[in-house]
Parts: sequence; C-alpha cells; structure tokens
Amino acid sequence: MARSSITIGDVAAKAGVSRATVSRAFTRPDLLTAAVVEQVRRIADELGYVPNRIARALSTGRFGTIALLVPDIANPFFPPLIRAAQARADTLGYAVFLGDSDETPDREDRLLAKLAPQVDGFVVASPRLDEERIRFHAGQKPAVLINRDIAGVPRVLIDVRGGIEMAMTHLFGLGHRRIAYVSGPAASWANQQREQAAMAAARRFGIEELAIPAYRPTYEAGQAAAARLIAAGVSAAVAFDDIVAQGLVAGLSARGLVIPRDLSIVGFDDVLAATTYPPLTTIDAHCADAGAAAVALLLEIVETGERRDAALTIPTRLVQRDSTGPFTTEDAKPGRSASAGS
Amino acid sequence: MARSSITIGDVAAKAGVSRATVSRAFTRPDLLTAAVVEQVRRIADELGYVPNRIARALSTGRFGTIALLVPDIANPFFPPLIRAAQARADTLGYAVFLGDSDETPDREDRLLAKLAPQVDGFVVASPRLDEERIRFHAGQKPAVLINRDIAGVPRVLIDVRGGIEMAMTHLFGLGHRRIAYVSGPAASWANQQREQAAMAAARRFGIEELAIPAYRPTYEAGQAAAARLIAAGVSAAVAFDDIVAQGLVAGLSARGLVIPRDLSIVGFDDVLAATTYPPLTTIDAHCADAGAAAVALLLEIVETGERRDAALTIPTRLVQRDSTGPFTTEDAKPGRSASAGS
DNA sequence: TTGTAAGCGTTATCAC
DNA sequence: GTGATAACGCTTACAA
Repeated sequence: MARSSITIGDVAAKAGVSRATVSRAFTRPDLLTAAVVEQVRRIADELGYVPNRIARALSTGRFGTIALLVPDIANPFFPPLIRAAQARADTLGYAVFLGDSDETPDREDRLLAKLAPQVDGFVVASPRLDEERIRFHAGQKPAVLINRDIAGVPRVLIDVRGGIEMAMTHLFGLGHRRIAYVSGPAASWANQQREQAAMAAARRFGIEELAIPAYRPTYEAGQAAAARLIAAGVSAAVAFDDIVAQGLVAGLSARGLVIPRDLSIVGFDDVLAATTYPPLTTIDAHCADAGAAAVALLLEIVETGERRDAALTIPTRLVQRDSTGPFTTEDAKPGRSASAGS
Repeated sequence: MARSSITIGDVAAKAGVSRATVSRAFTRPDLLTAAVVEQVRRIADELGYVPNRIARALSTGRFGTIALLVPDIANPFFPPLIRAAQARADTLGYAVFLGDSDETPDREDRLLAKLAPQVDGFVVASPRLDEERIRFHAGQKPAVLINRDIAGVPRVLIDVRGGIEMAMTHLFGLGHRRIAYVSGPAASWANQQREQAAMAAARRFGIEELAIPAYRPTYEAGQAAAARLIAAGVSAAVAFDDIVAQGLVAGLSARGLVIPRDLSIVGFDDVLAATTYPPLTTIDAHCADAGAAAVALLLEIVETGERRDAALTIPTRLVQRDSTGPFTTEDAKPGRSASAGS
C-alpha cells in the first residue's frame, strides 16, 4: 500500500482537467495552452503535489539516479572525487547511489547487479573487476570508468605518464641519479601505470630502473618500505601515492634520516594537502575533476543515448613543496644523529 | 519505454505458473510448496531474472533505499562513518543515496526534500539545518540524526562528555594545570558540546576555564591558533578535532616548540590514525560505529513502523599516543632552539 | 496452495 | 490542445 500522498489524479480533479494534461503541464508544457499550464501548476503547488519519481521511472524507464562505485570510501583519494561527482550529478538533477566494494571484485560485481535495475548508469572508480565482467555490465547500462583503460568503455583517465615524467625530471634536475619507484598493490592497474611510467622515465634519463615494493597502499606499508629504500641506497623516490609517501617519510625519519636533506620523496594524488611534515611534494591528480568529468560524461551518454568510445584524460601537475631537495654527496648515508642542529 | 529485460511474466510463462506465484516465490516462499519455489527460482536464475525494485516500490510504497546526508564528504570524520553505514545498509538489503550539503542548511533542506519521495528514510549526520526544519522532515519520513540531540527525533550521539573528561583527567594527571580547549566553529553543535564539557571538567579540577578559538575546523586554522595558544601560556590543549590538533602541532613546531616536551595536545575523533608526527593522542569517537548504529536504528524503525524516541550513545575512548607528556616547569617557554638534541 | 485481477502513479499512444 | 486508455513490472486481496 502506498502512502497517502497527493497524486496526479488529485490535481487533475481539482483543476478540472485530465491526468494526462497535468502530466504534460510538467513534462511537455509546450504542448499546452499557457493558461492551462499555469493553472495546473498553481493548483499543484496549492496541493503540495510533487511528481512521484518512482511511478515516473516505471513508466519511462528513466530513473534520475546514477550509482557511483568505489573500492574504499575511506581511502583519501576518493572523498574529493565522490564529493565532486555528487555535486555535479545533483546540479544535473540526478541523485547518486554510493557503493563501496571494499576492494573486492565480487562485491563490486554484486553491487553492479543490484543497483543496475534502479539507475540510469554507473560511474565506477578504480574498478577491481576483471575486464570481461566490466564489459558485461557496461553492456547492460551506460557506465563510465575512472582510472581504468578498457577500450570501448567510456573512461576518465589520469595523465599518469605526464605526472611521473614531471616528478622524475624534477628529481633528475635536482641532481638525483638513483631514483626508486615505491610501488603499491601489484594487481592494481593504477600501480602498473605508475610503475611503467617511472621505469620509462628512468630509461630515458639513462639511470637504473629501480622499483621497491610497498605492497599495500597504506601508511604502515610505507613505513616498512623505508628500510628497503635505505638498503637500496637511493637518494630520491616517487611513491605510489601520498599515503605511502607519508609512511615513507615517517619510516625514514624514524631511522634518523632528514627529509629532504638526506632523501627526497614525491607523492602521488595530492590528497593530503600540506598536512604532512615536511609538506609533501606530490603529483596533483585532480581527483575531484575526474569525478565531475566522469559524471558529466555519463549523463551526456545517458541523455543522448549515443554509445561513443570516449577516453578523457585529466592532466596532472607537479606540486613542489618541501619533501624534495637537491642531491648532496651525503645522501643516503644513514646512521647520523637525527637532531636538526645546524 | 522500458528496457527489454526479463520480467516476472517471462519466468511465469517458462515455469508454467502464474505471475503471482513467481512473485511469492521471492517474497513469501512460505506460502508455496517447496518444490514450486525451487523450480521457479531455478528458472529465474536461468533467465537471469532480477525483481525490478522500482515496480516493487510503486506497488508496496517501500523502496529498499535510504539516504545518508553529510555536510562534507571530504572531512575525514565522515568517510569511515559513510563506509560503515553503507556496509550495514547493504547487508540489510538496502541501497544508499549519498548527499553532501556542503555545510549549507539550504542545500541540506533541498536534498532532504528531493530525496524524500524515493527513500524509506534518512540518516542525517551532523545536521546543519535548524531544529524546526529537521522536525518537519523527520515528520515526513523516518529519520535518524547523528551528532545532534533533538528530543523526539531518533539520534545517535557521541559520548563527548566522557571523552573530554578522560582527556582532561589524563592531562591533569600528567601535571598540567593550564589546559585550553581549542574550539571549532562556534555555530557547530558538536563544538558547543565539546567546549561545554571541557569547561565543566576544568571547573571540576578547580583550574581556569580556557577556550581558545580556531574558528574553522581546518589544518590552517589550527596552525593559526598555535600563536594564541602560546600567548595564553598553557601547557596542554584539547582540540576540537584531529585536524585542528594536527594544525596546532604543526604551528607549534614551526614556532620552535617540541611536542610533547613543551606542550601536550589531544585531538578528537581519531580519524588520522598514527599518521601524524608525533602520533596524536586523541579521543576515539568510533565514528564508524555511529554510522552503522544509525543505519541499524533507522531500518528497525522503517521495518517495524514504530516511532520511538531512541537516543543511542556511542562510547568514546582515549587513545594515548605521543603528543601528550608530563608537565615540566620548562613548559610553554617558547624561544628555545627547536633542535631535538638531548 | 495457487490463480485472478485490481491497483500503485506516471507517461505515451491514439483519438477527437 | 486535450482526453481516454493502455502500458510499465510488481504485489496482494480475494477466489478457487
């Protein structure tokens, strides 16, 4: 049984017109006499009538909703993205379902299936699902991917290569010659992109290609990787993301190294702002822009109905703060006092 | 026009039963012969049939969705809460709409009105709306508040008083006698609670009631408040939240003070984990628990239909890390070298 | 235990 | 330009 709200019928009765006319007064006013439209609207207001979106959805097959799926809401990369996506969708008149796959392909699959019958489309950020399943879901409902490059599926990508290049150039320009990439989850598409770009840049500069694993994209993993970084005798590192970079800085500091005097660190994403000490030099991934762009693209596809193979690239930018500095011959020589005396 | 998906009719035809039977196989299997249920379900699976929630909603007036409203997704307090809320809702079979009011009462009001006709209820975290409007919306659809105490509206509260008490007792026990509360937004209900509790505790200990404003709950505001803290000559402070506390630590360090040797700082919320330097002593607000509890409470109200005046309190806990230490007579005497030499 | 049929509130297709 | 009327896919009395 439905709740006792005012329906199109109530308005129609009071206005002395048919329900069809009331409907048109809201959806296709151009088909009606201006006077009728105005009168119907006035009565609707009086009665406090609001079109029932559910009934409308059942009739039109359009819901006015989209779903946004992320692997982990609590990962600092996503909140700005979610926020911007939500804001854009709201502006365009859509409501957004949020789903958290908890980094699990199966849960992502389940959420996609569960939400599909009640949304006009999906934005899937950093999908964990395999290509085949993503293709399947994208075939059922319009979908836009963020941070995953699957030909044929509309997607918004971050210019990882450009960002890494800028970071490596910055470090190389400061005199560093042993530069490591501290990697995140090996299975992560984003990590693969970043690692490849870092290795390519190293090759281009003619320096050794060094990759040091942090395994997981966490502060603790970064701390633990600090020891490996020292053992490798590098003077600079580009981390998988800001969190790993922050952990690295902490782990390095705890071992008596001073950043950036002894070692330079670059993060990725710029989601920690200047809240680390020292403020982190990082690659700004404009994740908010990515969220907004993905929603805009999705809704364009939803509303025009065309199935184009779009691939938007969001530019990155190197934000120089204080975790990087010039190479000195003292670099990577741990064991000295941690005190910051002159 | 609707998309050409498999409907209840397709399943009914293939199974050789009526549509009502198929419906019952999913909603009231107890009314059917076990064999029939099994057969219908099998065929439904074969066909890939999934009940259309929109059609179901139109018929039952129940949507299987709730809306979760927050003032700012990017505020670190909310992601864990959102994550837990979403997970709990998902477990209970509900999908969740996420709304961001951008700290604006009007946007919150608009979101509430917009989402109302398509959800079974609301969870509103840290509402910015005035009491009257909240009461109005809560009268239309079941709603549970987090972090706001309005009699008659079901709510989940954080045990602020207990947490602040523990923090003040901890500090007092360490020998501190000039302890300030560094406040957040004056208009924020949460801030008022925290400030009152801090002042009450100070009174209880017979020490001066000191409140120092940070105005906004940001890292920068915390940094700026550091100067006022020094000027006030305190040896310890409890901050509005972890972000302000982090800013405070940064601002204090930049002015040559060493934490916790020169000044002890306690945060609130425990959303930064141990990622600050030094790791922050803070009051764990269990915000994830609050999110999960609010959803559980809401759905209980939605499903039983009873309109009880529940007020759950989530306990807090003091997490002692390294930003607090014993009072020394050297405290709050800025101007010395910042070097950490023994 | 199962089938029939009447909604749920809209929109879309025809007529007029 | 406006009004009937049939969907949309499902649930649920009421019958059988």
